[in-house]
Amino acid sequence: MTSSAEGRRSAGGREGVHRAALCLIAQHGVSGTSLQMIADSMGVTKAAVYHHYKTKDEIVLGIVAPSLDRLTAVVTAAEAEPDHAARVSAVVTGLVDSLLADRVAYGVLQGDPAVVQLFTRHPPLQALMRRVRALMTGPDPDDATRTAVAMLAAGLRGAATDPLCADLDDAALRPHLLAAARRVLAGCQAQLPAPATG
Amino acid sequence: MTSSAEGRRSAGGREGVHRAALCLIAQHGVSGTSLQMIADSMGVTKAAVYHHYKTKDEIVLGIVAPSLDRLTAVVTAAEAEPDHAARVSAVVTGLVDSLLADRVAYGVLQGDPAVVQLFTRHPPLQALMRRVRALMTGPDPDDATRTAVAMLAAGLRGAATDPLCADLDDAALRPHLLAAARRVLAGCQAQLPAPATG
DNA sequence: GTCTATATGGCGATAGAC
DNA sequence: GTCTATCGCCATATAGAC
Repeated sequence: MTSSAEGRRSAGGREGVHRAALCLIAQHGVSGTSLQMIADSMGVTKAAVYHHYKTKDEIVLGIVAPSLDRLTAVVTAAEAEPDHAARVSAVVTGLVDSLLADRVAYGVLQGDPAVVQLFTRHPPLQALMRRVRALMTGPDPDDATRTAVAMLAAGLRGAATDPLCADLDDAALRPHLLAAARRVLAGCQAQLPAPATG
Repeated sequence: MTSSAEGRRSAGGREGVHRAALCLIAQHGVSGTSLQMIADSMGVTKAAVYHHYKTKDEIVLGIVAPSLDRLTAVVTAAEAEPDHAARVSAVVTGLVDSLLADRVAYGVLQGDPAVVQLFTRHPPLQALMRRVRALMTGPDPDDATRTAVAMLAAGLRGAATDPLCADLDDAALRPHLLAAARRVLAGCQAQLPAPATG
């Protein structure tokens, strides 16, 4: 669109920075990945990277932005459901699908202390996370429910990125994640109704 | 024991570095915590910190060492159990107890990319993690089992450190963690027998 | 859009006095 | 056991030429 026929070149533009950064961050973490490393892996200089993103934080935010947009849509839709059970079902299935859509990015970035710090500095992102939790726990959750929800949140992204499941593709992993989620929530205030596979 | 009557002073010795570092790492991650920050929080200089630990890696290893020792004992004991069900039960309850014993350290350090990198450079630690996994999955696990085990591993430490459960003390959290673990593993090859609360 | 060059500062780590 | 001082390196970020 912009220049000529740049179908999907690996090197150029924000997209290139995107991918190079994500790949490196997956191996070294955010703090362990320097702009020099990103530039080197793209075959350009640091200054070239800075032409696309002004700061390192912007690069990280750029990577997670699509995932967060999708998650926002999921949360908004779930909040529109009429009762608690339906809201739980909607947010869990939506979360699983978001997770599978950005399997690498989610798992890599979510556990990173640098990302947590970055999110802390961005109130809208914190608010989004609180909405996810609120949807799952419902109002006034008991201890068992809070434990289950905390376990589910960490467990879903953990499972989606664990080497133990790396050889399972999205379609194969999805039903197992949903089944496990249903089991975790079983018997507490946030239990999932029926098969909930849709 | 060693010197004289050093009950439990906050500042001095490796113990002081220990605590100061853990507190800071909990907030900023390993890579985000400099020796300068540790020294400042102790009211000394970097050089004083270096007197106790020669490298930053040693500080991190020093922090996790007690947890790893306990985990090693748990794994060794679990491996001595006669059948798969007993081994799963032993490793899960042992893992939960280890987790609760070092709630802060575990959660903070386990998800940190810098720690993952550090562990990668220490084969014995990698081997220990593999033993934990092997105990849970058993030989030749199916997809559902692998998903459940991956979810359990991430979920347990996530739940133990999640702000959602922060106000639950160890005794209150333990039964909920065990119950959630039993539910996650229900119906797959690694299921926990009975209540398994001991 | 990429380059060279540089400013500025913090990092881990060391040397040696007290 | 703590200090001052410093080394060498790499970080993020910027300026300006091509």
